[in-house]
Amino acid sequence: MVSGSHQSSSQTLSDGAFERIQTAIVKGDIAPGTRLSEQYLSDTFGIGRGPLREAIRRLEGRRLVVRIPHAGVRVASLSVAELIELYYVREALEGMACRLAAQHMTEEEIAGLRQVLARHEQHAGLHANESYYQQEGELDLHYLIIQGSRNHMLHELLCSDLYHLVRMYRYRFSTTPERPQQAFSEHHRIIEAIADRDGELAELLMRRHISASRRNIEQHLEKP
Amino acid sequence: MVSGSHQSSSQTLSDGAFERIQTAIVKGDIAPGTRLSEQYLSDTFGIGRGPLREAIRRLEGRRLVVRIPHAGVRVASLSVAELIELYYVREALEGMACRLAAQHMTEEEIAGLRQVLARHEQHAGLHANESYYQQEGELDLHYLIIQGSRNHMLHELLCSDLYHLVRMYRYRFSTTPERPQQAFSEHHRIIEAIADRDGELAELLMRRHISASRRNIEQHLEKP
DNA sequence: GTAGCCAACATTGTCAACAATCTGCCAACT
DNA sequence: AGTTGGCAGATTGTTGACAATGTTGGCTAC
Repeated sequence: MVSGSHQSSSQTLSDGAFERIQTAIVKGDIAPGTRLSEQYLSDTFGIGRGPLREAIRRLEGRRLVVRIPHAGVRVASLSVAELIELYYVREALEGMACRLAAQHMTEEEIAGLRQVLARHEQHAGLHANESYYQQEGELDLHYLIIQGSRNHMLHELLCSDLYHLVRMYRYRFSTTPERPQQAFSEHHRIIEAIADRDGELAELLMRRHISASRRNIEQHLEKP
Repeated sequence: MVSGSHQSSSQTLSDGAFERIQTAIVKGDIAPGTRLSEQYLSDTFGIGRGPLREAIRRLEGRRLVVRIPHAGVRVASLSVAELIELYYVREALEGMACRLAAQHMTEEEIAGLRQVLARHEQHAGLHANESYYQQEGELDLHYLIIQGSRNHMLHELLCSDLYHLVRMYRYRFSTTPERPQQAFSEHHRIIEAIADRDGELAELLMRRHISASRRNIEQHLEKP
């Protein structure tokens, strides 16, 4: 459980605990399904159970943890069916983000997109079969595009509410072939569409891209 | 979505308070921007401040209320810019829901869709200029389609996380012309596309429908 | 007359103790 | 032998009191 430097002094104890636990869940330091003990956490953070419970309630509202009354809370975990559902949601939302990004991104931001893709390509050349960098770069790229949409609600939904779910599954699919070549050319075409300010095409390509990822997962999940 | 009787005995006090406050916010009984006093609420519900604060923290996680440390919480409210953003999100999400609904809805469900539209048309004939029924029927129809998508995550996002925001703005736009004729034919065509199992067309039509609503709001907002 | 400060008040944040509920284990019964 | 009942132990739910922080009103000084 990485602690990190949280300026817990600036806000309330509850807020500090909320952020620490949230990042721990999102970064994968706490595995999905793990039970969270109030006593342990309050001792660890050195705060009373009151603020800690409030932090957990906030996480509950965010659906990062699931509570069973009188029996404790567990870190939320996705079933395979829910993962597939998530991909449909991402397809819709990121497609829209891509369309808006083509309208609103500055030339500098688009240059940044190209940089990430190039750096990403280098990495893949060096670490041929390591899908980790691939997926990190993947997230970076998507993140930049979402930011470029200039739509805070989209940003919140995707980056704060949904993406941690994707991350949660990262390690489980570290072995699945991530079809890097295809992904590269797909990313490349998406960026070009954005650079051409062709929102319609950018959306179409992004949706195809995510849809292909979904089908890839579905395939490698039915067989074994 | 019927409120129903709150069997506050079955769950914890905090859960009961959470549900009561949540429905009050969603149904509009508490106006956006209202400050929520812990003392008042705990007295009203007859529970201690502890459980009440936990309920509020859950609402905070759901973003239904906004907290300013040491200064209290207020019911969240949307700026006009955020309302517009919301319509882009709805366009993406409900478009996808419509596509999936065309694949998954049963013939009975589609018949139900047609029924709602017919009943809806009658109402509009009787109450010519009352937009209330219009919008209620609107929500019913959209709700059925979302349900027909068979995607729980979509359902959660739209019905639990996003739609209360739409409702919050309902009363403010009660005077705006809601272009009922257009909406009728749009709904009609959407339902026919679903009946034809043409997901692509159904998505396109739904997106146009929501996009038109957005532009309608944008227009009537810039002028006065 | 207005700006800035200070004190009293009200509200929120935190803690520690108490009550209610679940879990795991052992014994007794069918 | 397997299952059911109940008894510790631990964990969660709730409460009330106390501390810390905003807020409000009035006062003084410029």
